[in-house]
Amino acid sequence: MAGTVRTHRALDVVDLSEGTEVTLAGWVARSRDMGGILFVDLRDASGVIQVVVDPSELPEAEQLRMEYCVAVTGTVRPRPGGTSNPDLATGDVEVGATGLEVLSPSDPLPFMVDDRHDVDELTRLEYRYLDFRRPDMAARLRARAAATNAMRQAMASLGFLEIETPTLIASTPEGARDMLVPSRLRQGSFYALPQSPQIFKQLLMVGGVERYFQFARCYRDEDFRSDRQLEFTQLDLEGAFWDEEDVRSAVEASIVAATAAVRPEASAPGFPTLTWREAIDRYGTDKPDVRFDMELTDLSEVFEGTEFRGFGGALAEGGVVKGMNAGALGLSRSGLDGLVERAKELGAAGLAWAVAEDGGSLRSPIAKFLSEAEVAGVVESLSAETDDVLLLIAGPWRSSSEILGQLRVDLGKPKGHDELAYLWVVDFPVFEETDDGGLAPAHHPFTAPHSVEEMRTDPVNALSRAYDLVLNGTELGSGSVRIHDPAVQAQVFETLGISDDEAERRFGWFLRALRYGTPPHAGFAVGFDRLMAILVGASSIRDVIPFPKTQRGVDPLTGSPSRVEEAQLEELGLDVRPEIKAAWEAD
RNA sequence: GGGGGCGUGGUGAAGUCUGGAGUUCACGCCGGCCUGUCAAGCCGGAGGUCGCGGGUUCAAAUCCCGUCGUCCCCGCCA
Repeated sequence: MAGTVRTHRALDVVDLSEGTEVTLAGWVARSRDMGGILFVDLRDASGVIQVVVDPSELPEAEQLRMEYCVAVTGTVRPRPGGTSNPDLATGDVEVGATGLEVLSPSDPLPFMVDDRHDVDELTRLEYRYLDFRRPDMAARLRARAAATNAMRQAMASLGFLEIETPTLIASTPEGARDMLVPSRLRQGSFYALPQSPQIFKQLLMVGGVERYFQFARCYRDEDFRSDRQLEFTQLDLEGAFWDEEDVRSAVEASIVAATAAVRPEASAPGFPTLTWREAIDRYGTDKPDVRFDMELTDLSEVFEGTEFRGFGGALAEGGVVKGMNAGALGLSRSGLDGLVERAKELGAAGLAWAVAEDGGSLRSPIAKFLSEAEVAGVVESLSAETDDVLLLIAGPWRSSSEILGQLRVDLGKPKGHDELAYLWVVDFPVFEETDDGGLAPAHHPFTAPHSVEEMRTDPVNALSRAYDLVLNGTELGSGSVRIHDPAVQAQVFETLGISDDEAERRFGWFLRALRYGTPPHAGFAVGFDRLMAILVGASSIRDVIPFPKTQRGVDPLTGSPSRVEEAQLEELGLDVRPEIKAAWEAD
């Protein structure tokens, strides 16, 4: 790493023999002026080394301030007895300075460049370049690069070709809102930024690539969350002549590589599999956090023929009674009622709580409605021990399970990310029920169903060959076996309610491509930012995205998005609506 | 679109509930002292439109209304 400006990096000094002349360059992390001797902690990308200055020889050292960028010439020497610093990788050595050059001074800092002080995130983003100098963020940048590398190597060693796809593409109305880019050469027309490279990677399969991958930047113009940004990165992959099992093993290889690169101390992860139905049934979500148990139990049999109308009514309508043992939470009456409120917020008609007492009885607002056998059945089914809080809900299978599942996460989710629990969820339904009771496709229309026939005759129960990867309760990515037969694709469009005309107009070119000997193919996309956030223990993907945006879509550092010159708009054949301009004037 | 938290010298926090002088703590900044520190220490100093606007009040960082910013959640994310 030697260069013309410096001969060594800070960390290299450890391996040099006493008396070696070095020139180092970096930033002043700290300087401690003792009067007759002055210590400078010099930081570069490799680490920190202590430089010792005699101010009578180098008086300019007294002018050094935090984060000045400096070059130091000096001699390597062991630290005098008793002055080693075990907290520093270079703590046994130091550099006695013979020369000092300020390469660039620093203004007083807007915040401390260390991990000891919490700093408001907006300020960090405004000065992101200083944020990168903090050890946490520097480590996250390195971790991200290490993971990218590891995954790239894993894919390459499996014979995948890294191929780029365009970022200026045609808009499609499905899915998320598109980010649009106006065309100058064809005024009034717009490119869209890709929500994923989906169609292009399928075209690569038609093109005989057989194994494709890419770190793809994707864009979805929807509201922000701690795990969602307008632009984000996916490890996107697709292969031909393979199926779901092969896809999963390739994804696992890349995930194992990334995990090993970022979390070398973690044991190699396993990848258990649940069907979608099992996941909802046992965990009340299609992205279960399996780091903890607290599974849901079906109590419908216990309440068969119950006198309690709250439960009996639900069962009579084909619903279920489900329960969960939340353990000894030690909640007060108002705390327990708070859970009921929370359940109602989540859309439950009601929630019953019960606290197990000595002798197998239950303390609960509904206890008086339950028979002895029902109480015993609940206690037994939920393995309730004294003081355990039991939550019971009755209603349709899916929504009841999901409400309990949300409470399960509220009450049981472990803090921190030390444990890594990966999980496949397979056999998603083709359709999801909408609020008004209709059916809407759960995936993009190129996803292969297990059976087109079933899609037609029993759409509610039809399963698709789609699968998700879950980590610690976060959806890391999804994939599917694609449709490669144009006839099947046409049938699926029809079943999804896309007419022949519409399909031809919007996807005609794609359907044509499928008619030229398309191989069976399948693929996946890993949400790389989410993976990194969990691997490094960050609570938001903003901490692993170098230059993220705030919830309002603003970059506080550069000020994007920004207004543009009238002339730029004219070239594009655009104008800003008068009421928007009027609002600008009012500013 | 909806619900909630937060906004106080450059930074982070306390003060707000229960109105009474811009008060306090830590870091940073400026000046001074100091030859083995490493979150150095000691002494002194500067630095504020309590996000913004309006209202209530003798009096507002504090109460009320609005607004902006930020974060979390619901909706949204095929």
